Amino acid sequence: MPNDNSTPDPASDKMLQNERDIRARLGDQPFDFDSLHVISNIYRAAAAVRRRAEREVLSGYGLSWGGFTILWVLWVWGEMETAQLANECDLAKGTLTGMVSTLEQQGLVQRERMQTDRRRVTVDLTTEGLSMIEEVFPIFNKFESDMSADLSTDEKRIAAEYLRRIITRHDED
Amino acid sequence: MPNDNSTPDPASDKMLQNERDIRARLGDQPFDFDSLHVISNIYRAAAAVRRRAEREVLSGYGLSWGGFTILWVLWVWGEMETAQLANECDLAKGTLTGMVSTLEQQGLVQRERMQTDRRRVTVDLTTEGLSMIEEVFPIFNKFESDMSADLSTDEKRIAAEYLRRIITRHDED
DNA sequence: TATTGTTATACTCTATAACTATA
DNA sequence: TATAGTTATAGAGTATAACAATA
Repeated sequence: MPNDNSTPDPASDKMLQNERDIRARLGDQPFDFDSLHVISNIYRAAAAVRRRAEREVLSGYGLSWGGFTILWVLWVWGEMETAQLANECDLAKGTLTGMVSTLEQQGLVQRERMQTDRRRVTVDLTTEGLSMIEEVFPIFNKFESDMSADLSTDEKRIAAEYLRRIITRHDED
Repeated sequence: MPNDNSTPDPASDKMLQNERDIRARLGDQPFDFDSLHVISNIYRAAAAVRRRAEREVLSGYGLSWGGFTILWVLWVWGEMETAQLANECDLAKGTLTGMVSTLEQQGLVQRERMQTDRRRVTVDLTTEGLSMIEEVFPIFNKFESDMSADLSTDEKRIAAEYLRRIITRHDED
């Protein structure tokens, strides 16, 4: 879908200089600038979130982003098989093996081979892992509140819904 | 800000199973679920975007995500000093050095030492680099349209604006 | 033979710090 | 001395493919 030049952008007065520059440079070409801006802002926002989270929250607990995600997923969904855990954490299967090993050495999770099918392995929080996520998550959640503090509750819900459509679209392909 | 339980979530019927599970497991605790969902959906959407872009668009041209970003920035803003380019591409300064060297070997960009201050280096597209970005960007932009095809033009603009507030918040801190 | 988790390799990217050459 | 870019190191993460054990 090419850019809809007939409709003025209601947010143009707040548009980042960045976005104005792009229109100034390429606005005469038939690109889809609305899609461009939403996709690139998703990426920039995610990079900012992760960078700040690692620096301000996770590094103090010796956790990587992925390590934190694993603890969080096990906390919410409970004991889980490796393949399912990798999928839920959005991590490659080889990456997960290494990160679970690290968390295991830190005493935060434990592996267990399944009796019904001894190829499979389940991962679960240890008591220490439970304490860790119970301590870290409230701080992480405050950080999430802070990052999104310039949005109202309704705006957060709308943003979450729009993003969900992009995520879901990806999942369908 | 704790979760506002008094306001029903209008999108709850479309809520991803993921998000329902979180509320089912932790909904009795005073967490800020609206912030949680918007932040985690930003991250998931960004991961999906990057993964699909690398697989479906960039790998066919031998470009990494960062390499593509450098070409794009130089295309829009023109010749640029290294420090400014790193900032604009959201890349660490050491990372940029290596990636510019790779692009230089591919013949897509060229470095030039400034006469006024011989410590500084500018980077610019070569003729081949210009051809490359002119060929790849339209395809990348179609990919962006596809990723966001489940949003209307107005919804894309709203989403871009909300994300801008999160990015800007980050920049202010 | 197919599948699960693991391991290995090569690559992208980050953060930090040391280094060089200029200024 | 300070600054700009480079280089080096350690780590997080990806993709791909090979591998062992089990089914």
